[in-house]
Amino acid sequence: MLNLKFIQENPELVIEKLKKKHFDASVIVQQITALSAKKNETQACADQCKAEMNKISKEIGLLMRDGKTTEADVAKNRTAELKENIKQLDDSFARIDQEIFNIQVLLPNLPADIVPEGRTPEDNLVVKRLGEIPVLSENSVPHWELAKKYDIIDFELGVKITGAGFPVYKGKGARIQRALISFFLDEAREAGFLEIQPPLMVNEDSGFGTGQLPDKEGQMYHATEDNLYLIPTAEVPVTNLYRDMILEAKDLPIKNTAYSACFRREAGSYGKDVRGLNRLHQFDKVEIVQIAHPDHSYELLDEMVAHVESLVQKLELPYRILRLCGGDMSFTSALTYDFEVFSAAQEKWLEVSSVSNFESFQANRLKLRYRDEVTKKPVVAHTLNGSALALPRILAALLENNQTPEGIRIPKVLIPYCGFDVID
RNA sequence: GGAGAGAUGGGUGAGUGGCUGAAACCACCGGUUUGCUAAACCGACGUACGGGUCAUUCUGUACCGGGGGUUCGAAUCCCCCUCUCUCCGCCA
Repeated sequence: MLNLKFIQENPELVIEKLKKKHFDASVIVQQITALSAKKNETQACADQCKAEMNKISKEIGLLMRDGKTTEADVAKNRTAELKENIKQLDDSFARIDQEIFNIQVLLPNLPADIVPEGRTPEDNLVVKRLGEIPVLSENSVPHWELAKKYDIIDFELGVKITGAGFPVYKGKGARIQRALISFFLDEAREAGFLEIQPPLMVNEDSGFGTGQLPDKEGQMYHATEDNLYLIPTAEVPVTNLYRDMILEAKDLPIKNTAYSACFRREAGSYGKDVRGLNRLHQFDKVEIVQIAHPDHSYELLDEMVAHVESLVQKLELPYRILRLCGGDMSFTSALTYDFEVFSAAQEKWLEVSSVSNFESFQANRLKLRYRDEVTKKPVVAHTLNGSALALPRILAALLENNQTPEGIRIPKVLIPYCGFDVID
């Protein structure tokens, strides 16, 4: 959510910057400006009435104490009209406030200046591409066939016990999952992130704080009986740890990492893009989250990108880093880098990580602030997060790219975690 | 699932209708003292929104879990909701 004062003071800037996201903000900004003026006016009137009311009430108290009941009664009569005014002003204030909020949350975050122009994924800027794309033998196959061949992932069994998109990992398949999680967490810890093990379900307030609610309600599984939501990413519980907080400037940046299962309803997707591990309702991910001082958030974003890059490098996967264009960015992000690894058997790039700076967009909702060391005033912090990494597509690429007639080779860095060096 | 208790500022915790935005203590911050640390003493110490000087300041309003009500006036009384804790039951 953009800051209201900022919109009021910089209406043209907001409209101009959102053009890059192909969002026409002119009407909303105009409405907000008009409503805000009305809101301030209403508040000024209401406050004045209330001040008068408070004054009279105090006088009545004094009169009553002195036993001057008749004078007190006279004073009481004066309050009736005031009371009615206050009620009306408060009502219209609340109504305007709600109206502003309702349209304020429709505005996406402003893209950073270096965000490329563009509409579609094709317009994303490839900022780096590294690693050899392996040349596979004639009879190489996509990962869902490998999964079956070596009996390490059973999609049908998942369908039986739960439904499509809930795979069952077996034997070395289960062990490599566990290995990847441990590897990612260890790497994050060594990079300075504090490991968190968060709840997998969150309440409504948390869903609101990170922006899943109220709009994207359909993307989360909802346990209606208890009104709890299954988390779509560890970002939700971890970022919400700091909701409604005023942190000390010296405690920034806060760096957290968490492994969690992630649950996504992702209704309406179909086709070969969702085959196998490409898109799931439940998957595993290690997330990294930072709460940052605004002056440093972009340096920290670069650090996070470097961290994710080191992971894909250690896994020996060919990868590329994209700076997302305005049209392909998420609603909440100011700058996003996507990581894609090349899946040799499917012959396409698979997104495995998305690293973003949200600036103060999330923190505004979360009421997440820090105390400025000079002014001693609370200032909204910046939040960042990234996948480091999401497992399924990494696993898909590992299986496909490392397949040989003798079996699937495990990257060196994972062998100590797996306890085996080949899947055969 | 059953029964009871509770929700106050960063923390502990007082406060049953008016001088309480809130005692006291602790923590944090500034200062004095001190060879340093500690101790002691003094002071400051919530957030949000609005108004004026728009730089330091000044000022109004709201907020004691959330919502509604009673009253001239509510942290305090009434109603509803949410959450937490304790005991019992069940259970990894």
